[in-house]
Amino acid sequence: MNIGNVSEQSGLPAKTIRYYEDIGLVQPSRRENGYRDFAVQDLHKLAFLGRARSLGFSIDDCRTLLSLYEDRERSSADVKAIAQSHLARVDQKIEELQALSATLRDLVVRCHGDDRPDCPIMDDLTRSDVRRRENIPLEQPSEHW
Amino acid sequence: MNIGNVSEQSGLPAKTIRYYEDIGLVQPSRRENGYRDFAVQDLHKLAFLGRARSLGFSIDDCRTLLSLYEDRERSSADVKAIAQSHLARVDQKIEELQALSATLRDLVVRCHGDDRPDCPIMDDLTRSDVRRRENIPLEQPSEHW
DNA sequence: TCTTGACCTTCCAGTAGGTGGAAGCCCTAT
DNA sequence: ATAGGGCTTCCACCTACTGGAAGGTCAAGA
Repeated sequence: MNIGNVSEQSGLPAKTIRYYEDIGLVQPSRRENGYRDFAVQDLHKLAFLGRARSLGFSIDDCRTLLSLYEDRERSSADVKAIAQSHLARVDQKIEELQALSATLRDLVVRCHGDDRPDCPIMDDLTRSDVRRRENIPLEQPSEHW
Repeated sequence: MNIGNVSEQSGLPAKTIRYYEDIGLVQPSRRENGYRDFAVQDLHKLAFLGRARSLGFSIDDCRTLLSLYEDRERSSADVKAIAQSHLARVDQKIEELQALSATLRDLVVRCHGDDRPDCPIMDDLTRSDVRRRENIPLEQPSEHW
């Protein structure tokens, strides 16, 4: 099966599939002309990866999940542990963002938003004390997770 | 003022401050020995940046906010617009993560997590239909935002 | 048979926002 | 004189891809 076909059937862009081969998640064989030749198992793996990624599992999680996927002797506890820890991270992130949202909403509501320069948002960003900052998570919201 | 001093007072790592100079957010002068020499205004700017970043504003937003910060004729409407659009993105992200959390929680709850291999989480990831996938956001949760 | 166009290949660079580390000045204290 | 800490630049790395260039391959149509 050519990459275009696999891409269509798995829903993953061809670029992504090549990238997954690069990082060792799939190992398609090659034809004489150099084209990748995907087996049905590869297609299944890629579809699995697509679903795991869409659930927000990291590539590293996916690597482990994939090995569990292929392990008929696996214990469901191993799978559950990964999902649970991922869920915890997601919930943590939600909490952080909710705190952020509350702060932002408060600032936005208090800003009249007209032609005058005085602005509670700016006041907050300019303020040198730490009152507001105690309510927000310590980590940078822009971090990778 | 040397970078170590500014770092301590602004709470930003020296590396980050150099990076911010790199991308043009601050322009400290240089001493004869090549050391950066920060003015008090630079310190204020960096502290401002630190607070804006901790509220999750993008560097691009920060650039605009910084110019508004320095503009005594600014209209608060401009500031409010940026904050509002950021808030909308945060709230959007929260919704996505909440949908994700619900799905994950459901899977985790249904997985007994013992030594046996049968596992609803794996079943879900392996399933080729699209029932579950209709409930999750279209974008990849791993995207930068 | 030639050409066109779709499909495939590799490789390099860029995304956001930094962080880690190496190699090498500079400055001060002992 | 030397040890140390602070400063400098530069390059690589992180996540998970994505875009694009340059070029090989293949099947269909003129």
